[in-house]
Amino acid sequence: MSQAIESPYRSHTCGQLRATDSGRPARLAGWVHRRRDLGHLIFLELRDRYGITQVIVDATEAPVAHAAASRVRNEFVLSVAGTVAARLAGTENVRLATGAIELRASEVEILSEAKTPPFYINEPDAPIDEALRLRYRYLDIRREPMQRRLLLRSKLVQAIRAIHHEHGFVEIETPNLIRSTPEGARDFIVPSRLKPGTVYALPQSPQQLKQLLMVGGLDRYFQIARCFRDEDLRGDRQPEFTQLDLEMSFVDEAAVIGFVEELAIRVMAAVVPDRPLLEVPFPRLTFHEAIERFGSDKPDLRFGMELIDLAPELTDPTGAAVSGFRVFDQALADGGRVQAIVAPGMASASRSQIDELTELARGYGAKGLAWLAVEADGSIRSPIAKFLGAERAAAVVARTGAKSADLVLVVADRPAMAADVLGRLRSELGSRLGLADPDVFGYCWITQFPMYKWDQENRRWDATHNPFSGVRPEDLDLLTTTSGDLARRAPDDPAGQARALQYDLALNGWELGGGSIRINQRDLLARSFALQGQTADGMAEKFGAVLDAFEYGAPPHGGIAIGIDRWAALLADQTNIREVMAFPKTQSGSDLMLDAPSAPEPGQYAELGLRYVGPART
RNA sequence: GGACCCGUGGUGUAGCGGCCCAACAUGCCAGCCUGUCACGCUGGAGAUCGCCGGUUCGAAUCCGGUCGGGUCCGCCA
Repeated sequence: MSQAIESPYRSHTCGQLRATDSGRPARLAGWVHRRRDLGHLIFLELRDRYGITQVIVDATEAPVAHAAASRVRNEFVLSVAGTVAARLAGTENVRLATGAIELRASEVEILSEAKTPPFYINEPDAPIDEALRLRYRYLDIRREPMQRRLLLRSKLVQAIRAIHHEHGFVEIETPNLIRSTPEGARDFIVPSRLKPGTVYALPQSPQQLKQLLMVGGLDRYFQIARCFRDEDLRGDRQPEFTQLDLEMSFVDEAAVIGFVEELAIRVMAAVVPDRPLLEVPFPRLTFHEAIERFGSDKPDLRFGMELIDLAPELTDPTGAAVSGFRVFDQALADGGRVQAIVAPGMASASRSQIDELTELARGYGAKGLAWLAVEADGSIRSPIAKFLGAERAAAVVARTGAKSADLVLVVADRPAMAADVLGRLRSELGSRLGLADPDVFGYCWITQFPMYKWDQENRRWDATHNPFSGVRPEDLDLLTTTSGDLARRAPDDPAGQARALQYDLALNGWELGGGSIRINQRDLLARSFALQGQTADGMAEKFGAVLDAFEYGAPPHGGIAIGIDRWAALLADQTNIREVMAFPKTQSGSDLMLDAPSAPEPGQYAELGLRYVGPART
């Protein structure tokens, strides 16, 4: 415990007493971790979040206390008074921090009885059905692993706050009842009682509000902000989650990246001081480079297995595809790519194992998966060798750098698909083969994202990140269409080449966060919005406040948002953010403890002017 | 919206057509025990196998549906 707070129930915590305290009176409070009843002698292990201390209750020394201790069961809450005593020689417990002493009880007070819990609280490694843990989350939280993770998260947030305040950031809360904002995800909606027929939306992020704070002159803002998105859930996605949201004025991309990198490094030192960082300063990859080398915009840099372009071995000097394997030649002729990764040691994979990889690749959108296995004697086994010919097959393998016992996996497809499929395979195989050092944290920055991606259906350029993202100064001239008319957009417009002042922070293959330098000039914003197919009226409706604000002196500004849940999960070596959230929801969005969501009370609909017309509720 | 996996005493698992009104471990209850530390010993209670329907002489076991949980794809920054 840091600063002692006076308590009638305890003088010390259960993790505090040491041999040097021997002979002193003490009173402890906590839960009964375990009880060992030897008849006239009862041992109780008393637990609180600070540790465990053994209490000894002797029938001859303290008959009343002994009678009480006889009634005690696991998870009863006690306050025990007694004398700290060094344990008898040979009976010390080296596995407990307090194992050199025990509390010889003079008084055992039962503060609260407890039913037998639905799962083991005193065995941290016992497997428990997650639904059960969620239903009794308060008991799950009583378990050591959850306490450790929630403490880690608390430390993380504490370090983040301290570093921001040190740098003069202003911590500001933005509202949760706002107007629907046109971001990618579906909004959660809250009906308004005072204005029937209208709704608030819960924020997907405080994006517009923080930009308005910059116009408000606050200069450096941050918030540990709750965000809401009504989309399907995953292990790393909850309907409500927490972001570190920050924004700065009068900064460029380097300034934001520089600050956040310092933040991350210092957070690591504060929260996981013994864990190594892969590389400092964090590597910076352009989006193009990340896709080219790793097939991902959030690559795990802890292992290699980079994508290899096979085109040089499959084409003649004029660039014509001549591999002899129709699938490859066709892909190349159509402007696609043939790329490979090398799975080390997987040449001995069985046919069914390779079939399984093929299914995986198909699931990611590939048409198929070609492979070449390098046998122990260096010979090549491959279903496509007969098309390529021995010489070309050998050249392909040589280009990949595959050694004996390695398996070369090849995907031929349009460029984005080939990279994506191989990137996912790389990630999957990296984890199956245990290629990444689990102890290491590998941060990296991804920069120079494309400003837009083409939306064929609506014939417009959608912002890849955020409609306010700025363009790199050298690409300013590209914010146009081939026709010159921003209303007549086409997939080969120069706009498709424009790169944004946008940056993502990735950690061990997870996207931790992303941000950008925003456009603060109205004319440029209007231009970007026009490319995004937004009409003047539509702009005013969706972004009215920000557009108005920009008429009154908007400083250049930019920022970032970082997923706190993901960050905490990674630091706690978890792949599931539920493990670092006190009260998470299931994949179907229900809270098993509170039994939410639930049908409204009768009258609530009427008050809101609503009527339920959906299918019958179960 | 889709694919796959799981659902058996309180808990974790086994059983996968009749030998099962279901086994093991642990927990629980009772008794005994003065140095235990996952205390030990003795005895006991506890599940109609998520739910509904079907196939069969016979279903925990096979089939269909449904509910709940998870992983993934779509979706989502």
